Amino acid sequence: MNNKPTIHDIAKALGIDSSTVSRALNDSARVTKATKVRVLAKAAELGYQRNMLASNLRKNITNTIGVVVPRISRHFFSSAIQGIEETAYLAGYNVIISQSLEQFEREKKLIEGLIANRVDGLLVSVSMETINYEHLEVAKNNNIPLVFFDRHCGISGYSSVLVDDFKCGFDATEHLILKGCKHIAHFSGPQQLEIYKNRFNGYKAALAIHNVTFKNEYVINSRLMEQDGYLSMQNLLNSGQKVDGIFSANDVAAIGAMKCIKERGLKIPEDIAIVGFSNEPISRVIEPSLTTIDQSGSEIGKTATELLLKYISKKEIPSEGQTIILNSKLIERHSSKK
Amino acid sequence: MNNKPTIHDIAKALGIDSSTVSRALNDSARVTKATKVRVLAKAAELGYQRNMLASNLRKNITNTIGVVVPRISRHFFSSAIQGIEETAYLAGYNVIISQSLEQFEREKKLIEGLIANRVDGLLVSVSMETINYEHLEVAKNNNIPLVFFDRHCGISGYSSVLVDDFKCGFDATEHLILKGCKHIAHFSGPQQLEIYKNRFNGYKAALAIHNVTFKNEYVINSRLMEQDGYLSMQNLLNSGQKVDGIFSANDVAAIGAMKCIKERGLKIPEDIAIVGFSNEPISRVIEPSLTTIDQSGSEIGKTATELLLKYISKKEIPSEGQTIILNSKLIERHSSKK
DNA sequence: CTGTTAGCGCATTCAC
DNA sequence: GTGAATGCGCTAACAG
Repeated sequence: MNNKPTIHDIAKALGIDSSTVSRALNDSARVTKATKVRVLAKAAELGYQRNMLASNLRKNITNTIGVVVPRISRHFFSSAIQGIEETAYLAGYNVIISQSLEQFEREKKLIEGLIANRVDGLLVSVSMETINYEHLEVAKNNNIPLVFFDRHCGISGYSSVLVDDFKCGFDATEHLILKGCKHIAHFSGPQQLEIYKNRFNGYKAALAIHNVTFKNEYVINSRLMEQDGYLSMQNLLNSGQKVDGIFSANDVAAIGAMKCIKERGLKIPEDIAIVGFSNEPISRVIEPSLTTIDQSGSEIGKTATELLLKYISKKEIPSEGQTIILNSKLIERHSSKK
Repeated sequence: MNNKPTIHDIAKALGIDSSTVSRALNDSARVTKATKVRVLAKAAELGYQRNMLASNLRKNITNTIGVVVPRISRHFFSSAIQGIEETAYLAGYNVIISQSLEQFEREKKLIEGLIANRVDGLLVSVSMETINYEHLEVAKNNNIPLVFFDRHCGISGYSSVLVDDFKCGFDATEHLILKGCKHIAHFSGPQQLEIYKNRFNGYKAALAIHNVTFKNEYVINSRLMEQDGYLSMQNLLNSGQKVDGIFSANDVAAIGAMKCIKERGLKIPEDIAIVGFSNEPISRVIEPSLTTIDQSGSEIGKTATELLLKYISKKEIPSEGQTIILNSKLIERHSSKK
């Protein structure tokens, strides 16, 4: 029961050599059809299953890609993983998932662990704490291809699959302006992450083009948790500043802000309009007062995986790194303002 | 660069045997402290990393657990995976994730694949199509412990971590009755899955206890996708039957139903009250008209993983199988009805 | 405490 | 087309 049959068992049973069995099982061209049939039949009879561990050790590959995300249960990431898993499955790859929980140290350990497990490639969305990149060098030194998705860091030599964050920020802000907002705050995240920097730049650009004054007090940096959004909104309202629009750099903070706004008896979007990034389950709810920037997680996951698999199969990592930027679109679900 | 150092390299460099190096690296008690230090130093110097593949082959373990869920991006499952990953990480295990997409054939292949990859244990939430269980026998024959979570199937000899579905169904239905509903429909799923059967039984029990007539026409079976909920609701309304309450066996179908109800200009919960299972992002939205049964995915994932790890470390699978039932609670967010 | 020997199961040389 | 030998990198058994 516990001693599974090996190629030797089936070789012995057939009176041939294990190497022939191995070749037959791998459908080698240099094995006669007749023996292939016999081998396959015997394998089925014995309930043989290839020991991937041994096979992988020999071939020095694992057919596995490692994924590191900040938090699996965040909708954006779970749908990205959905796309990753699906694409990997079709290509015959397994997917090992791990989450950094936004902690740099954990991210580092996870990546080292995945490399020690000899994953064939790495898909990474960095944590908010990540400001140095030596742990990524390990991948490079080990010749393991790595593709960033969504969150990357501004260093060269790596490939990334991203959405056009500048455009997102621009569109979101412009949307608010066209709706009549004149005092638009921006909830942003850690500025070492390109996505937040770019969304912020988009925000500024839209203000500039439409001749709306940029005010530093309207930009609030946080880790963009729900609680952060709530508190940011609260501080903003308590400060006595006029605010009639919010562009939140993520969805969760937008929810926190909504909660605060509603508690004050204010109306969305009549009193304060909001644009946040998409969180599909929320946008599915009828009558959300949230206009969203839609980024398809599974699309990003799929694209990133395809790129990674290309590197893996070519056995070469482009030293320059390439960047793929996917489109996003603004989805307005509530248009009563102005 | 590509030929990574092995224990032999560091053995050679130190003029000792590779087995001593191996022992030192594993912190064996039978190696002098001095040599341990030398080995560790040399290992660091050479940038040595243990080849887990080889180690695993030798030890015939993988430190990996395999997870099969219907769909990763469903919030319940992604939060379950969150709990699984976190618990596994703390115990030093990797997690391979795969999704059946509710397809039996795919589920079968996935489980076989995971077993071929020699996972140490399996965590499974079966697909809606799963009606025979031979693919699970494979795990048993290979002596690989398997724990069901959330969705199990009514066969004995397996362990499961579940919520009390009967109670959920009962509570949900009773809640509607107490709110004044007299014509309560139930959206249910495939009856070979225990969870749906039990929720249905809870529904019937609550009706019986409160002397509300059970009507077969009020029970609609589907795969509980959003579209199913929408169509079920539509058919119900078109049929001309009186309906003032819905107990949906999952969250997604409840959303579909809500959409349909609102399109007709009806109000929730004034005209038709709804109870569905919890989908955290939705329940977080302010003023949802949905009362939910809260099941903590990460709690279930954590508990299931702990149980599985216990089996793995004890190297024995209880032939009887044990079942852990977690509590759920009804969360009312809107109480204007009656 | 350390070295020797022997595989884990498979895939790949090289002969023939 | 097939068999014999070799080793992927590591660990375990047995000596000493």
